[in-house]
Amino acid sequence: MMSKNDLLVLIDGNSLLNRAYYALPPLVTKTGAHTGAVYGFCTMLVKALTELKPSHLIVTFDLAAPTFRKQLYPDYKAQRKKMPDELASQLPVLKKLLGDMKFKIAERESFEADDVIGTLAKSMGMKSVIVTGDRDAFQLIDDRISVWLTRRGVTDIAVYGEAALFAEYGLKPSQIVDLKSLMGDASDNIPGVSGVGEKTALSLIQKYGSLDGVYAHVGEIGGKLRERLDAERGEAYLSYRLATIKTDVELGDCALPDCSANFPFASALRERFRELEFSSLIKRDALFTDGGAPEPPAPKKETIQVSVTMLEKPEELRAIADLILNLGADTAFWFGEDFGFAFDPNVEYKVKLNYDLLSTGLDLAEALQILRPVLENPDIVKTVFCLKDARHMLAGYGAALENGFDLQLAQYVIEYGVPHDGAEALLAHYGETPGAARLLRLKTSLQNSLAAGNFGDLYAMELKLSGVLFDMEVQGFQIDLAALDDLSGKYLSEINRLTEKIYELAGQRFNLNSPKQLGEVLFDKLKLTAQGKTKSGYSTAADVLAELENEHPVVEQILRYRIVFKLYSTYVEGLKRVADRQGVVRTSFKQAVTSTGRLSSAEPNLQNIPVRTDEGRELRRLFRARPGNILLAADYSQIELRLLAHFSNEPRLIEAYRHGADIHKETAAKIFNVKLDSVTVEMRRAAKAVNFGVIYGISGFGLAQGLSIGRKKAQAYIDTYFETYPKVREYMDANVTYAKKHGYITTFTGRIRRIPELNSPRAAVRNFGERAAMNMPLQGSAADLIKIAMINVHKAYRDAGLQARLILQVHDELIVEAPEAERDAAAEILKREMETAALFNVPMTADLGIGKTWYDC
DNA sequence: GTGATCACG
DNA sequence: ACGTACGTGATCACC
Repeated sequence: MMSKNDLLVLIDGNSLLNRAYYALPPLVTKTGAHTGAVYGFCTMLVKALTELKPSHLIVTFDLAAPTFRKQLYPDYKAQRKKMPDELASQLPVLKKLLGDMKFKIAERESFEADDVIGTLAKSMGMKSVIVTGDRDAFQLIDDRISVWLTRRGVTDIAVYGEAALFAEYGLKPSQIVDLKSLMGDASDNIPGVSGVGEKTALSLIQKYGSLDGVYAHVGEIGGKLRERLDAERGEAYLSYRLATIKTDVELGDCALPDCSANFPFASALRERFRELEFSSLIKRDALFTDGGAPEPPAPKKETIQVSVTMLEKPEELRAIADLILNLGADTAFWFGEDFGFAFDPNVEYKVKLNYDLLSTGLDLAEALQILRPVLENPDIVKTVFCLKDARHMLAGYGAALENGFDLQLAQYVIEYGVPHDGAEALLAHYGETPGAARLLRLKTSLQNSLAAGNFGDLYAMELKLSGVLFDMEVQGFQIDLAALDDLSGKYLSEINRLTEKIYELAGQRFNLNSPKQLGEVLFDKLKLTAQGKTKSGYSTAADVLAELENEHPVVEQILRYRIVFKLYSTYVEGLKRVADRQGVVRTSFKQAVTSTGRLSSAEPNLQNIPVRTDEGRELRRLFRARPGNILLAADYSQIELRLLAHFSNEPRLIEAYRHGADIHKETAAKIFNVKLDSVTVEMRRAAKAVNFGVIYGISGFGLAQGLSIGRKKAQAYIDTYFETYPKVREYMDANVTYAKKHGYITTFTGRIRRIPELNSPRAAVRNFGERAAMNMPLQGSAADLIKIAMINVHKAYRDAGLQARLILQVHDELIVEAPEAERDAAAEILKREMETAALFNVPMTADLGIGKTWYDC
């Protein structure tokens, strides 16, 4: 009879050993034996044992004999390289060690570890977790079976169940095979259909449900894609067979009683670890049955019992929702692998969702409808990992979320650098297992940290901003799709022309996008003067090539090719991919990514649209106000230099800004020791570079690089600069001293960045830490200032009853879309709120532009 | 997945 | 002596 807590863990031995080998530096014992992969494997094994507490565990391996897939398709895994000797030598060591641990090893001639795992998972009838680094295993997921996928390193894992899989790919587990049959798999040499990658395959399977579905509707597909699908139908169906994991392998010798997870380990295992020099594992007494030296009776952490209740019927869910409403209790919501929630730290509710309409359980839409009174009640705190994402998800089901607590943001203001890409990763950082009850506990602990570090106000600011960013993302930015298509054709024909010309000039055809091949052509074949810079060979960066323009006519063409190709691939084609049918692009603002407090923008990144060259800037004509509207763009003038003036209290800088002087010109006059009206354009340019350099934590080398001048000369500029503005040097030194003493540095809102690099034994790393300590208060305070301005602009527009809306932030610039009639009111508010977001010793001037397109602004 | 390159502030 | 400007994200080639 199986008890409720029985859990089978199935480990893909080859996959994990491989991951461990490449993730870790090559560890070698005193006797010269390589052990890195085995050590990494053990770390992952122990993690699975301690976190999942399985009752049973089986490790599977591939056997060398040819598999049935090889018979089906002789090229299968043909391109895979032989295992390196340092890794191959560790396989028998690992198998012996697993034997000593008394774990069952399952392997079967002519099948791969995947097939053995698939058969075991499906046939044992137990709740199972598959631990692997291979996404193929996703096809095995069902309501009993989940997958632990190792990501980078040996401790970073992601948990996938049906819900998480659906959330990431929009696919059911069985559709993973259909996906692979089209996109193929380079590492296994599964052919797929040529020209079809993940994106195309996903959209096809999402649309037609399966490979059969795609071919049933192949008539609806046009163009090149259709041709390839027709031509390679055989390959697709072959790929389907190759990618399908077997679940009916004959495994006579795998009775459950032989497969117990014998953990903690027998104390005798210490001796084996000692031979392998796994000292950090030996020290972990909890891993061994004897508990090591006299066990301190009180474990550091209380063991938490969380009972999990599955809700399968609408009535059940409704009853709990009512209970929450009556209690008015804080509640944590989990939108990950499962959909669950908790309002008691020891009790977790999971909602069983049906994804294929045939299985039992609730529809997500139905479940959210039942929970709406809770989600939208402003008196009940809802803890989630990322409020903005949760609100986007809920909005798709017509639900809102009021009064949220955002764990990601709380963690971010407390300490940058903790995993921020999901609730699982955050919990794992604190040694916790996934689940909504743990989120509830985490909230309490983060609230304590917020109070302890005085981060409450900063957190409140980020939380408000999260709401502003949500609205900005919903609003989106209109782009002109027709004009985008015109540009696409224009760039493409120039690319083709340049490609032919370059082949002709170089005397051979090669891949122009490959720095490696380009380097070989330029420096080996054409014998141009190499500057042999990068790890992987010659540098072909633009500044290097620019020096060679006189050596060969091909160089000029290549530089031109790079510019056009970048515009074409990243901007024109990139934007086409992410725009919706109406031509609206919605960036995703990342609020917990940067070390300084800045935002970042992704999918698409709208913070790096070209502006520095005339040709690139043309792209901004495509970004336009919707009909009847105009765009307003306001950017802070030299915000970081003004903050430097304020923080350093340097009288000359403060005076200059208060009188509206040209700061670069002033600096030039001082550095070059000339009168103000004798400053040339070239002198001003150099002074501007010095001013920027100061913000970055200047060095003679860096400035020399930026200005293309000698190091001596650059250093002289810097020396004169600091003589002229002595308080700037004092301020920079004070920042470094403060950061060394406290381990962190702050902005004016109390945002901190820890700088552990300052304690590094390596000078290069320490120097980096010093530059970061000098730069962060400036870059970070600028980020804080514009965040406050965004919140205030957003509120001021609503209070004034305007329809004007923020749509974009580019670090020191805000873009607003407003009805034409609101032009003056919206502009006045924008400029005023930016300039008065906080008070400093110098004015924070913002310059305003207005137009139909971003370019016109 | 990582490195090279290049777009932005 | 040693390696350098600060902070990001997208695309491509290649392992």
